[in-house]
Amino acid sequence: MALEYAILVSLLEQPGSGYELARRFDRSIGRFWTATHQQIYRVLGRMEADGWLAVELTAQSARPDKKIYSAAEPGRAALAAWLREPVQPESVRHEMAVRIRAAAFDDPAALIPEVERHRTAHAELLDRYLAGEQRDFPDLESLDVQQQLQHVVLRGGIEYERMTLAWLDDVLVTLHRLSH
Amino acid sequence: MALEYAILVSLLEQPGSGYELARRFDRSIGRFWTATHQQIYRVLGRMEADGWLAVELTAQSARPDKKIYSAAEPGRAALAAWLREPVQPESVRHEMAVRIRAAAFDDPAALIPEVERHRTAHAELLDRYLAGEQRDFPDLESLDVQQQLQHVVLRGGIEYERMTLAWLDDVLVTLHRLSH
DNA sequence: ACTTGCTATGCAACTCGTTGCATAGCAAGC
DNA sequence: GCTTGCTATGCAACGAGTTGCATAGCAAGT
Repeated sequence: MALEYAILVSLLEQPGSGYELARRFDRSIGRFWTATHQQIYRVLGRMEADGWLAVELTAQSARPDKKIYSAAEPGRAALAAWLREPVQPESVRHEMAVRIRAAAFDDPAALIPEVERHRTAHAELLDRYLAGEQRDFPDLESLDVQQQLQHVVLRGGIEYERMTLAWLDDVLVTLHRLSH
Repeated sequence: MALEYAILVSLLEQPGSGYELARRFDRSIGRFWTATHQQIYRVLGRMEADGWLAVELTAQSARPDKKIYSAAEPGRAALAAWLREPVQPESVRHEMAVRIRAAAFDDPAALIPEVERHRTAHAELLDRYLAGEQRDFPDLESLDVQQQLQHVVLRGGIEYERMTLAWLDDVLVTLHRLSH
């Protein structure tokens, strides 16, 4: 399971509460790892019990206490050990690919609106990546180690979106051709 | 859940037993949807109970009976209905991206062997895709609807692997630079 | 002779992940 | 005044997916 490690990375980059982590997983981290707030709270509890995290309670007027988590030494050690483990092959789940093959047994044209909506979503994501790159990495000559690694991951996201957009155009051409 | 629909597509393309389906999910279908034989048997049982599948029992000497499944009309109708549902945003899990950002808090050079192994695996997958394309689609001018849709999905897989290889090269250059 | 591997299905136990709901006050818009 | 939305955490129930094991004979390699 890699959610623990995704959380550790996020807390090493910047300590925060469960709620803040959940928002990060909806934004930057969510680009390569998604999780609901439920899962995050549960895993945070387990990691705290295992001594991977340090917690600082912040009392707030008229609100539940805010628990600010940060990575403790055993957590950092666990992360270093994980980095040396072999990467297991990703388990692929490409719903759009299943739908395209499914279209052969229905009307291929019926799929076009969904593919177009999908394309729009990916185009918007690419725009957000490019805007984020401008904002977070304005001067590529003066990046520290952490930023350089963040940037190479972001470049991967950008190339993935470009590739996906080109493929979805290919899919749309194919579907239109089949609808004569 | 899309495993039902991935199974339906596979059975519409070619009826088969649970065991055969499991092997297909390790090969061609596995390129965009993975599942263990356990999950396949369980979901097949549910689909059969729901009347989505037709079953033909084949007695075999000295082996358990082979159950040959094929898609029944209610299954086909369910697939058509699913095709018209909105695609929900994919839940992304890119372990390598988490590892790369994690490397900032450890030794970036320690990650290089794993990235190289990962790169080799993707290069082999690309080779298999290209060989499969030659084998299954030798004459691109004479493909029926089903083959054209299978081919556009395969083209997506090929482009994904090419993009991934280029990105992993970028990652390796970055990691080597950080290890001076 | 012995092990390994393939065909073929399935149970049991577990972990991972999602969905629905609950609390609770504050701020902003209508 | 009323709804909507945000901050902040969490329980309970469910569904998805994995891991380990079991059966059982046949074929092929060592």
